[in-house]
Amino acid sequence: MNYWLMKSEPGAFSIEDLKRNQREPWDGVRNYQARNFMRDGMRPGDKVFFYHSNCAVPGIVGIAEVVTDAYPDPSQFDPKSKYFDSDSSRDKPRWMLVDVKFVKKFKRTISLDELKGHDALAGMPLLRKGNRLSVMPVDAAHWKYILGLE
DNA sequence: GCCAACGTTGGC
DNA sequence: GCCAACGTTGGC
Repeated sequence: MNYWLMKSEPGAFSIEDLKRNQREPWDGVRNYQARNFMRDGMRPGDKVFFYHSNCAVPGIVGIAEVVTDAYPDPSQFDPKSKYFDSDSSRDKPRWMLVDVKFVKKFKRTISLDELKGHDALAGMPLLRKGNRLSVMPVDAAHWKYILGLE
């Protein structure tokens, strides 16, 4: 089993939204590296840190679980969607997604600022300067360590 | 709102 | 294939 971190802007889709819906297709990823992680790396049962970005206190707010293998993101075929991609086709879909389900919301946000303060977490892709990936792997050791911070 | 960092596009 | 221009992400 692998561990991951996925970013979402809480104004668009928050951990509360996932808690309410229980399950959600993680649509709208339009970055090849992030897509490859979902397509090639993720398997049902993998665990995911849910990260809030672009907000007052960016950080990890809870846990989700991957519940499907990757499949084509339907929004790329929908001309009305802001994620529509006219260069993609149903024969050769360009963008993939997985469904995730709610596992838990942390009692508090483990903020980006706090994560930066732990030497044990140095080297996390999340903490690399200028990192903009919205889907990235998390080491098992880092996963465990962060769980201990809650 | 600013801006650094990064990815993508397109002219050549 | 290079690289400048442009658009986006996301912390601050």
